[in-house]
Formats: sequence, structure tokens, C-alpha cells
Amino acid sequence: MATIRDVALLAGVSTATVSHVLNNTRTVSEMTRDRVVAAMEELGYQPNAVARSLRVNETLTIGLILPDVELPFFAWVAKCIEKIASDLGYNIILCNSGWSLIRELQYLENLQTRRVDGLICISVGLTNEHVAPLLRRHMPVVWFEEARIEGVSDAVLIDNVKGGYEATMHLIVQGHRRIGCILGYGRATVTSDRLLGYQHALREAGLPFDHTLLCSGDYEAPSGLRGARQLLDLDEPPTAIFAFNDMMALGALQVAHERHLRVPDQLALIGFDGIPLTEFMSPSLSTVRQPIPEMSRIAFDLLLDRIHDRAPNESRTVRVEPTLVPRASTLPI
Amino acid sequence: MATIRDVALLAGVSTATVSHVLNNTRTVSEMTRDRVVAAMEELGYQPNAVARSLRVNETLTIGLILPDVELPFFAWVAKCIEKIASDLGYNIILCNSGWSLIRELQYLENLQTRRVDGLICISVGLTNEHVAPLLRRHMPVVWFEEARIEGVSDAVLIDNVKGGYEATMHLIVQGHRRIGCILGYGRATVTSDRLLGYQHALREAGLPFDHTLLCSGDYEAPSGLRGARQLLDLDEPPTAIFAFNDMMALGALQVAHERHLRVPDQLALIGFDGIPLTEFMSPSLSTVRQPIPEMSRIAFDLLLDRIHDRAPNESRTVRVEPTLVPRASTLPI
DNA sequence: TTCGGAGACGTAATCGATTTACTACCACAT
DNA sequence: ATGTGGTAGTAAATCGATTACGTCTCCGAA
Repeated sequence: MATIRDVALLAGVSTATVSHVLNNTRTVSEMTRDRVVAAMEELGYQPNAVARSLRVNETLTIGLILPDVELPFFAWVAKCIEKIASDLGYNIILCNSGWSLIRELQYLENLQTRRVDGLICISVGLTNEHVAPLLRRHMPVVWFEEARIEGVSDAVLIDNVKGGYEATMHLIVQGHRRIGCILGYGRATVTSDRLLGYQHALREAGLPFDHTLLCSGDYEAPSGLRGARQLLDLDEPPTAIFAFNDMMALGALQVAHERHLRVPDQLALIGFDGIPLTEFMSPSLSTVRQPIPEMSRIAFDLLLDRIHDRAPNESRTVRVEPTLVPRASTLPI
Repeated sequence: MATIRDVALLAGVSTATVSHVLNNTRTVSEMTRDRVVAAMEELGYQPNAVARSLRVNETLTIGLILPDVELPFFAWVAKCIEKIASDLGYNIILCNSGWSLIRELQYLENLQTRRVDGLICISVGLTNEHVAPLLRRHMPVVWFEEARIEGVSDAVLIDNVKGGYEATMHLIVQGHRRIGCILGYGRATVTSDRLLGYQHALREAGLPFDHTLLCSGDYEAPSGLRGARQLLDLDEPPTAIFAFNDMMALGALQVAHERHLRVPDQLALIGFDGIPLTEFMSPSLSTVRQPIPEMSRIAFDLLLDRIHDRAPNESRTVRVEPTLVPRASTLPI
């Protein structure tokens, strides 16, 4: 494999000159430049980014930690972030934590060792305490969608209280009085905030809060299925179900079909996230959309600001608005 | 950021000794080892993988090029490969080509520059000619699921002819005589082989091949929707549709609902891939499953063999069997 | 007493780039 | 003749690890 030295030798110049041709970092006479370029061609030279990274202390790589790329929501996030990154010359190291704090911590170690320039985290267990050592070493970290403690590292979040409120209020406006909830993981603020919004809406409408209408899920379809069955088996079953993500809503939708309940007449359904898939469910699924493309852009900008040291000392939290997307699963035709 | 030299200084030993403690590559007396470990702790030392990579010429990183992580099939692949890789200490650089050959080529350049140890490719346009320069530089490449030319680089493929045959024959056995097809991209062997299998099955059953029953798609749900509408608008519409992937089948399923066609009585549907989602559609979708976890394992093994120079000179193609998964969308209750 | 071998470590070259500091040359004005 | 300034190039230090080779000490056998 040809090195910069080989190129320099063949072109009859120093490695410095080759480097300057490569990076356009100093004027090189046209004659010399041509000779260098020709030498690179002839040798099939490919610069070694590892050596470059060692010297300039920059890897043009960022780590992306998320719970499970297989879930459409996270796949969506991964795609958006990868797009933005690659357009700017950055590469993404994909880290699939499988909802495990231990694996998250392993990735944290690993990514530091690899000297990634920054880190975007959709974390299930990491807190600011875990990343404090990274911050001290000036490794930028941005929390995405979920931040266990705000105000220490940068974060881009949505207003989950509002999202929960809007989903619930939408169902109430459609005339529903008993609204079941399929929650997410208990310890996540994502879950507790959406639940808070649900309760606000009930209170505002003067409806009682009945904890038997809550059941827990894990953001995967089977748990939505189990949850919906449990709710529909109640003595006084709900007429509408608010699933805290779209995949659990999909599970619930299957239960509706299995029990021959017409959606939305006999059972209304609303999800959360707004993954593209929701549009293609039958009936199409109402949902609360997270603006993932925008959030990805913001997350990357926050990261770049830190990487290039043009961010303020204090941390920044950007909160974006979710938007209600009413579709056939809640709207009578 | 502490370096190995800082550790050596603090522990009062040479960098060689620290390195040997780090990698367990030479016996170090217990006393010295303790001092070194203590020094590492005190300094919060984290080895620099970039420097290591430069020296040992190994990055423990592999590139994964695929068309679109957002599609559940590719997300599934990404997850499986990432799992296997990370268990072996490798990291994955995610490269989303967006079905573009140009971007694939850019990633190819980029990954070479970064000196990844190997490459797994689900390619839309790359051929062996494009990767020939990589192979000459001893960069291992494994084609996954699709290989434009076999027998030059390693590949793990499924028998798409058989898959197409089984899907079609399954529908024929259920009594269908006119079977529509929603194809994938024309230039891919994945598409042409599945079509071949379809034709084999028709011939074997003595059914005519009618090209008006074919329409083209792009593996995304909307194209399945358009395709299904087109097929059902025929003067003699099919009673069953074979979509060349599950997402297009999902689109077709939506058309069935929109036209109030009972599935499978009035319209039977079968997809391809076997993504987990199929189980949660209503009705659950029959499909032909690709054994992605096994294929991922095989792909990685092929790669590791090349990386460690224990592969034969000639290329190896491993072909695995797809399996028919009959579900409610083709089976009357 | 000497020699050989094992155990424990150190010195310094090396990987392939970038970049600072310096030189050489030429043109032009004073 | 001297100084000034710009252009084009080189030599060598540097990034932070790994590792080939060498050194030193100690112990037991000849």
C-alpha cells in the first residue's frame, strides 16, 4: 500500500509538498502539483486516515448509541443522523445497546478509546454521571429524545407532556370517556411525561383517572398486543387506547382485528412517534409525530458547536414540538 | 488526555512495560504490574486506539453498506451484523447508500481511506469491477443477499429461484390460477431470480405466463400500493398477489382494505423476506423468510477468514435456503 | 569459577500522516 | 549594494501506541 513517502519519492518532492497538494493548504506551483498528482495516480495512492487522525487529533467519526435499530423509530433516527453526518464528511459508528445499560457503558468505553469526535445517545440507562468523565475529556455528548437529567450535557428533546396531552385530548374530543394507556419503560422520562400529559387532559375534561386503564409495555409490538388484550378484558373496557409508541399501537390493532372490533367505531387507537409505517397500517394509524429529521439536524449542530469549541460553557437543551397526526384509526369516516 | 508515556513516567517504568501490561503480551512481575495499573487508574488513562491501529495496521472496524436502514429488512440485517461484530470487538460503520451507486462508490473510497478491516455490502450497483482495486489491496469484501457477479469476491446469498418458486406454488396449491407479481428493481438478480422461480412454478402447474400480471416496484410500501391497484384494475384481476418483499405486500394489504376485499378469501397475499413485522400485520402476512441471523454469522465468518488470511484463494459463495412461512394472508381459517 | 538459560525490563525504531521552522531564490525599490 | 517581500520548497519533530532487539540479574549445573 503506497504511502505519502512513496508518492514524494516518485514525484521527486518532499512529503510536506505532497501533503500540501493533498489538502490544498499551501500554494504549490502547477508543475510540481502535476507531478505529485501523476505520482498519486500511478501508485494508486490512498491517504491513510488513521495516521492523519493520530496527528491532527480528529477522527471525523461520531458514535451513535441507541436501543434497537430494528425498531422503525430508531432506524429512522439512524438514517437521518447518518445522512447529515456523511454529507459533512463524518462517519457513524452504530452501537446497538439492546436496551442494556451494561452494553451502553461498554460502548462508552469503546468509543472513547477510538477517539470519536462526539457522541449522540438515545440512552436507556446512562445518566450525566456516566458521561461526566467524557465531558471532562472534552468529548461532546448530545442526548437525543431522552435525557435523564437535563442541564449538564446538551440535549434535543420533544415536549412529551404536550404530546401525551394532545393525543389524549384528541380522543376525548372524539367522545371517548374511558381511554386505556399502554406505557413504555417506567424509569424513562419519555414515559412519565407522556403519562403526565394524559392525566392533564383527563383532568381538564373532568374525567376521572383510573389506574386500571394503564398497563405497561416495552415499545415492541407483542407488548402492545398483550396490553390491549388486558385492557379489553376489563369489566369496563376502554373505547380508545393510547399506545406510547406506534409499534405497540400496531400490536393493539392486531387485537382489534382478532376480536372483530371495528376501528375506530368500536375501538379507537392512537400511537406515538409518527414512523412512516403508520401511514400504511389498515386503517392508517393516528399518531403524534416526532420531527426526527429536524431533531437530527439540531443534534448534529449542537455536536459540531462543541467539537469546534464555539459552544457556550453551559449546556443547551433544545425542545421541539410534537404534532398530532389524526388518521383513520381515530377519525370516523 | 493521558498517554502511555505519562503512565510509564508515573509508574517509573518504560512504555514497553505499560504496553505489555495493557495487552498481556509479556510476563510482568506482579509488583510492577500493580504499579502500572495504579498509575493508569490515577491518570484515568484510556489507550488510544487510533495510534494502536496505525502501528498494528488493524482498525477492528468494518464497513456496512446498505441501501436504506429505514426499511425493516435492512434494519434487521444491520442489527444482526452489529451484534456479531461487537461481540468480537469489532465496530460497524453504517453506510446508507440510499439506493445510489454514486454514494456507494463514495463510501467505498471513504472506507478504504479509513482502513476498515473489511466490508459487508448489500449493494444496488456495485460490481466486482468496482471492488477489484480493494481486493488487490487485500481488503476483504463480502456480498450480502445480492451479488451481481458471483465467484470473484465472497458472498452469502439465498436461493431466490427456490424462494420465488415456493411462494408461487403455495398460492397455486391454495387454488389460485391468476397470480399477480409486484417486482423489485429490474437489474438486481434478487428480482430476476424470484421471477424465474415464479415462472417455474407456473409452468410446473401448467398455468400460462401472463406478463400483464407483472408490475414493478421499489421495495417500499407505496410502490406496493400502486402495484396492487394496477393489478386489481385489470379486466381479469388476479386472485392472489406475490410481492417481492414484505413492505410492498404491506402496501398491497392496504389496498385490499381500502377496497373491502377480504384477505385471503377474495385476495391472497404473500410477501418476501420474513421481517418480524409480518407477524403483526392484520391478517398476519405469509412470507418467505430469509435466515438473516444465520446469513450474518456466515458473512462475518467469511470476512474474518479473509482478514486473518486463512481463506482459500478462490472466492466462496454460500447459498442458504429460504423457508416458506404460511400465515393468515394466504390460509383460509 | 564459569557458563547457559530464564525472567524482568528498557531503548529506540516504526507506523503514515501534518506542520513548524528554515532555506533558497527571484524581483523590485531604495 | 542592500533591504524587503513573496513564492516554493525541505528537514525534522510530532501524534501515541507496538515490538524487535538488547541488557541485566539471578540461579543452578558443570
